[in-house]
Amino acid sequence: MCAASAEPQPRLDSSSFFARDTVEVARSLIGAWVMRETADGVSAGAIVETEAYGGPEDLASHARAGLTRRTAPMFGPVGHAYVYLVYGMHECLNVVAYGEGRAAGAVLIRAIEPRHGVELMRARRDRAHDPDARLAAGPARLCQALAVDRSFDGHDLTVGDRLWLAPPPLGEPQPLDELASGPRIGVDYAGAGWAARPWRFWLAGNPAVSRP
DNA sequence: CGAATGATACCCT
DNA sequence: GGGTATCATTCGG
Repeated sequence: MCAASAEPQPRLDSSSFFARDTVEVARSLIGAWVMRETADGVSAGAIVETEAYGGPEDLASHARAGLTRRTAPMFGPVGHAYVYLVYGMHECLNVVAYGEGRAAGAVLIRAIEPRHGVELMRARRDRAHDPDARLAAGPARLCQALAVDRSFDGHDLTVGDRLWLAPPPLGEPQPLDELASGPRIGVDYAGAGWAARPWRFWLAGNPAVSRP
């Protein structure tokens, strides 16, 4: 066994990082890494786009349905994954955080900039001619590129097992200069009050963001 | 621009 | 139990 692989992997943890308001967590996750390890190796990237979902009273959030079989992970421990199917064919990855009153908040991870295992990600996407920056530019593309599916629904993202979230590497601090915010995507059905909230965060000008 | 594609929640019998 | 409207999207024409 090589010594390096026995070293503890850096991780974001549920007692401090995720136990905060979902909007703060969404903002703080920009620059953090999504790490994925399979038998084929490690693939990973830096988060460049997120969206905050507030809890049961947020009409844009699935949590508005209350505690159901589907939404159960959102009502569980912070730092765990909520993975769901949308439009009958695409998976989306969220991490649970505190919503209003510490209830059922979540952060949708919408895009990463591929940094490690890029060819693995390209092969999973089956898009030989896409630029690297577009391989995980969108919530469903991200899941496909990292081989994340609903089997990770409820998965603890703080443990470092197969799929986890890591702080930005040393020497690569959060690029907060370029942090932009605006309305969330595709949530008009929630009504103007909720749809207008600037709960989407992204790195301005970064080519890996889902929509420029 | 529009089709693809299926789980989910909700409102009925 | 069954019918159905509604999607936190992507890709190709």
